[in-house]
Amino acid sequence: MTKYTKKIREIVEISRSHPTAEQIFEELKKIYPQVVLATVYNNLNRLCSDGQIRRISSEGMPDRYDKLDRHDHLVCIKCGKLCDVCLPDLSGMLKDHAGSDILGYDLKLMYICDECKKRSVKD
Amino acid sequence: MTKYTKKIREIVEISRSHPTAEQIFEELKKIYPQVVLATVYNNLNRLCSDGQIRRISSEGMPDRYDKLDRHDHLVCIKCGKLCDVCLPDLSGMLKDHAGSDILGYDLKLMYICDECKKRSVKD
DNA sequence: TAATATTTTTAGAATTATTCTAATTTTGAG
DNA sequence: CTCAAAATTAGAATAATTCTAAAAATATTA
Repeated sequence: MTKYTKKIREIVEISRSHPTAEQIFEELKKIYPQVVLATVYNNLNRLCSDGQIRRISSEGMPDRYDKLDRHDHLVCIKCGKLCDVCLPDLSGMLKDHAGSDILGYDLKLMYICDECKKRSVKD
Repeated sequence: MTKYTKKIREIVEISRSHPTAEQIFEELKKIYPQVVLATVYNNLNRLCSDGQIRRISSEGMPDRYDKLDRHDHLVCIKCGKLCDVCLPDLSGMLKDHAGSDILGYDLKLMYICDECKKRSVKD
């Protein structure tokens, strides 16, 4: 594991904000100013396929990266904002219904975030 | 609702295959050969924000479009293939846990499809 | 029906996110 | 230290989608 890989993992682990590749790149540049965006993508892809981090893709925006620990997401249908939410683990239930070869799941709950609620009142 | 809008909705409704914008475009061209891809995107965006169809985005591939009726998806983690799966409606349960302002949810179950299973045995 | 306003479509350029390529550098094993 | 393998770099390439401005179609109103 190279210094870049290590630091990128760290950034993803520590961040509560589901950063995009671009944001991780900005963060990484603070420490290694010569680093290049392709390196970030390379590492993110590697970390994802090694199962060390998790990729969250939501419509209309660049992919985001997240730590592995099991949790779900709230997605604002207006602005796309993403928050963590902790719901009970559904794996057992899902395996009962869909078969035991389910490897995991990705659950997004749609809502309208406070800012967007306020904004829509004004309009 | 224009002829394009109507036909695009129809294609999405009828198709069991979660078509991409490109695939919808190909289909539409069979009937209206002069139509342009941007029109398809315009209409898909409009239909989505009117809540008439549903957009499914999964990582590494173009967005797909789907009918509205409640169902969930199986996603092959190797090749990205998408299938429908019918699981019980979790809305009630999710609202209990996350609050009543949940507007809906999107649930993807990860698995490895038969072709990919076969392929990985060969390798 | 004619005139006007609104919406949709078109063509193609532009943008954005991401991947690819090939050369170079770094790392790790022996 | 030496060599092979893996990672990084720079920048071009690609793919998906959006944007822009003009033209066409559709709806509204006089």
